Amino acid sequence: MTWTDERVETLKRMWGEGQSASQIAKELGGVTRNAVIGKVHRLGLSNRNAASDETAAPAAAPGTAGPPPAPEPAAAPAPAAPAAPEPVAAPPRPTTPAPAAAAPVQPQPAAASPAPAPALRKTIVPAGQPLPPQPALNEISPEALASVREVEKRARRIPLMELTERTCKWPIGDPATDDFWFCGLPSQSGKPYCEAHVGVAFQPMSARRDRRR
DNA sequence: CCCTGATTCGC
DNA sequence: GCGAATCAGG
Repeated sequence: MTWTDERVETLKRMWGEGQSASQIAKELGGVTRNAVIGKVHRLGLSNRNAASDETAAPAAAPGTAGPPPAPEPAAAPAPAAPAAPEPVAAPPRPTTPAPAAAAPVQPQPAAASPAPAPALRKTIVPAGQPLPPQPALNEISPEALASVREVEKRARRIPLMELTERTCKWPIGDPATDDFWFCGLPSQSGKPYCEAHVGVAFQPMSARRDRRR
């Protein structure tokens, strides 16, 4: 495989988006993460920050120096879930033995309808009991819920067939429509979900009870 | 063990 | 320039 302009462009874009070298390699195909990393370095992109021009960097003279460069919020807010200080330590048995591998259409908190739907919102709600019982909103801690919604924006949005042993299998969207995919972020080793989703999927019974009232 | 990026160095 | 092997770390 060769680094065509197109492939390099994809590399730059994805690297800029904070995608990992392995994910980029997988996307490009035909290359390993090592190749991607090597290319990244040769391109001088190692610095995921150093956005636009490097000329505007220091400049400021001793006295005239304005306020320190505020940390850019957009870019990569770092992995850690800001709203989950105490990730419910040892999950004392999920309220329901997580569906695991297959196609867990179990949880799905308040999936769709977060932001102004893309106009073309499909409202196909088949008859019968389309959605399995799901935890009531008030049974999910506000922190965890906020965290999950935040994560969903960053989710890889992978289809069922791309789920692996270690990708988060948290379903997002309505299974009855095309507006459905899986989180896909790296899952916690041994668990079916990523950190944020583990936070809402596995909760101590006591916590649930307390919140439910 | 899974993963991450960084570096080296023969090709 | 390329990228496998390796290193260092989470």
